[in-house]
Amino acid sequence: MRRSLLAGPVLEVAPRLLGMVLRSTTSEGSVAVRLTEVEAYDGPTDPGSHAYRGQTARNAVMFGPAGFLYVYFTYGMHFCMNVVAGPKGQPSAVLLRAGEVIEGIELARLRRNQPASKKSDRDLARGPARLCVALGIEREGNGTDLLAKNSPIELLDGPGFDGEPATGPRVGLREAADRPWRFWIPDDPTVSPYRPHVPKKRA
DNA sequence: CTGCAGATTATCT
DNA sequence: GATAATCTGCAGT
Repeated sequence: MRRSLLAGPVLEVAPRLLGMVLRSTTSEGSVAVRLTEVEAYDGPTDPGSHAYRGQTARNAVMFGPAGFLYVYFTYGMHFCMNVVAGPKGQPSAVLLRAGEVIEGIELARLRRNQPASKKSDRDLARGPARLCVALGIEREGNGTDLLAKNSPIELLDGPGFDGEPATGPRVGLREAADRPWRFWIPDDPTVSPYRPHVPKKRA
């Protein structure tokens, strides 16, 4: 994977990531997934982006060069991860939403606390928070260079994906929910189900 | 399959 | 103080 492939406009970079491989290696072992679903976040112009209101401690990685990992914590219990795209200083990123585990499936099952079964294996990395759990990625992964030699989290040229990606609205956002910036591999069973934003009732 | 409630805390206003 | 780029379990179709 060349960094120049990630340094372009995020709406071009996002579909390009479909079929690429992300591998994470820890003391427990390695898990790799083939990416099947992503979403684009275009900082300066996108009210749905964490970078829309400027730089903060949390989103600082998005303001750096392409090819680094932006990990954030949300809903009080989940991690999600993005690949930083776009030219440096123009904050944009691609949320990695789902993948198919192609290596280290036993470790992924252990982390996700799921039994071995063809039915549940499909769910191992189906959704952004599940993807992070399967790969063992938490806040210390924030800022990792995915293209560095011997990086614990690496982005590799995978089988790729020929054909037209499916597109549609992003999942779970309140702001700018209408922009069709979610991309996925059509008919792939590991793609997550669509869920619209639901405001929380208060007591 | 769909829909809803509840969990739980870093982050921003 | 309110909210969130979510997940799980449970009930119903």
